[in-house]
Amino acid sequence: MKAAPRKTADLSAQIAQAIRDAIVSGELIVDARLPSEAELSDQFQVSRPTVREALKRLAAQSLIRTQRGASGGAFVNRLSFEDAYSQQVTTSTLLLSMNAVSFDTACEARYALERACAPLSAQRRTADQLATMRAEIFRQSQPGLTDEAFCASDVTFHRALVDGAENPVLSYQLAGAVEAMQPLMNMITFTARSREEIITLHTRIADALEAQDAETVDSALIDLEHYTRQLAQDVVESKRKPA
Amino acid sequence: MKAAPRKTADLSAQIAQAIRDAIVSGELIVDARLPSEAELSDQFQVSRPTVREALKRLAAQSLIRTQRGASGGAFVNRLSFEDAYSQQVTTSTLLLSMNAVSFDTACEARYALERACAPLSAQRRTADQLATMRAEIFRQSQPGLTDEAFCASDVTFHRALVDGAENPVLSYQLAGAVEAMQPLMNMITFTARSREEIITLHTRIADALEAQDAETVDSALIDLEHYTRQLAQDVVESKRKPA
DNA sequence: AGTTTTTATTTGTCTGACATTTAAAAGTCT
DNA sequence: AGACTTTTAAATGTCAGACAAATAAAAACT
Repeated sequence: MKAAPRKTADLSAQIAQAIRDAIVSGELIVDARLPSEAELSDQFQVSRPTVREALKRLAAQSLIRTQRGASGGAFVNRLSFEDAYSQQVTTSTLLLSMNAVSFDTACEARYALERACAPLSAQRRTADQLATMRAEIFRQSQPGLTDEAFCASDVTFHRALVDGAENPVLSYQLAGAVEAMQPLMNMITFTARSREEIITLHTRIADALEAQDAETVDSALIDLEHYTRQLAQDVVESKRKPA
Repeated sequence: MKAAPRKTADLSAQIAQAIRDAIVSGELIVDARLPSEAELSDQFQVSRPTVREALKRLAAQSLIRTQRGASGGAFVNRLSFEDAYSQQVTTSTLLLSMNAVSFDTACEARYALERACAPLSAQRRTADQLATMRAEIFRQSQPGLTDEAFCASDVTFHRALVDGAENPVLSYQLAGAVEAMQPLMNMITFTARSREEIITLHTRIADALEAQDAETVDSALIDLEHYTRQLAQDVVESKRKPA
């Protein structure tokens, strides 16, 4: 019978895992309809609230969707890149904020990954993506822009760079790395001078991408990484020695 | 407090979002205790089962943990890298299997990201990580190894390479890209000849990492990517023209 | 003081019910 | 027959109340 269950987890967690396994293994395919809550209660020998808790767990991961009414029920959801993006961003953001990840570590990861996209972006970037980048550079040059808006624009710029690789898997993986940095970047106060420097580098990147010059993009990204880390360093030091 | 009902979503989803926002915004910090289910029912003016469904949604994302008994309750969870890994892997795997992502696209993303780690790994890899890689290479050379076991060993090898960068953020981001490839790799039948080729390249990578020779690691990874894509290509063609 | 017992609190689960949504079946009129 | 309306059945969403089980703190008892 029950051969020593390692950890007596909640029933709802067990059931959720069983269904999750069925989905991952392909036993339940996309758009397949799960048995009704009443049927699942029977199958798993638990009450309907317990089944519902299990289903909500899966819904939270976008693995299923539910529909009311006759011929309604729970259906295996096609996990979209969009859904995965937002989960990835939420998870990455919390991961950084909760684990005291240093600015340098996060920054290193982000730029390493971004540089991985650069050669592909140089090859494939569309006119649309270039236009987005130019628009963001322009926005960044507007005086009176708050630091937060500047950071948000920075994220949009870099996402356009990443999307330029025209590889949805890369875009998905990078979404977390790029967006999760934003809260960390928001700690920095950008002077007019430092904004100017960043805009110069952004322009260099956009120009190089337009010219399909992968090497210049790479070197500009390296410079940008160093400059960003320097800025963060200055913030730390100015806090230690408040002028 | 009272979140305006944006769109007619489930109450449990609304409540989950409200709490999630409180966590992400820092209003609820790590290890903070949420109000009891009864209190939440009062605050949100819903029944306890509905509150519970909301909490299970959050538990599914590892945002909270629950404890029974007096002075128990739901606590904000410190999202660990480990938790995030496994979620990342599950999501990435499903994303690839459900969206008809081509082998080439996934492969390109994976090797682009892995190459981003290579220079850092060459600098920082520990003796332990090198040993892991050597051990996996040895395992891969064992005759009688199933294709699945070969792939699993391949994943372990590459994860050691990624971990060599000694950057937890990178390891986390890469976990999805590397592991999610495994089901796709499993479609390939590895001949003795192709295994030999892969092992040669793995050895080249391990040697170069030991010698801290980033450039050779990079070129070996490029070769490995090309070879892997060639193998996949052959599988496709042999299916079109069954011998 | 140290140990045991009690108690209160909180989550986990169950039963049963009603509300709401929705598609299909049944009915009605032209 | 065909188009429209009404009814019905099935399913999820929500609620109320209850009991079980775990657990820590308080109380009682050596």
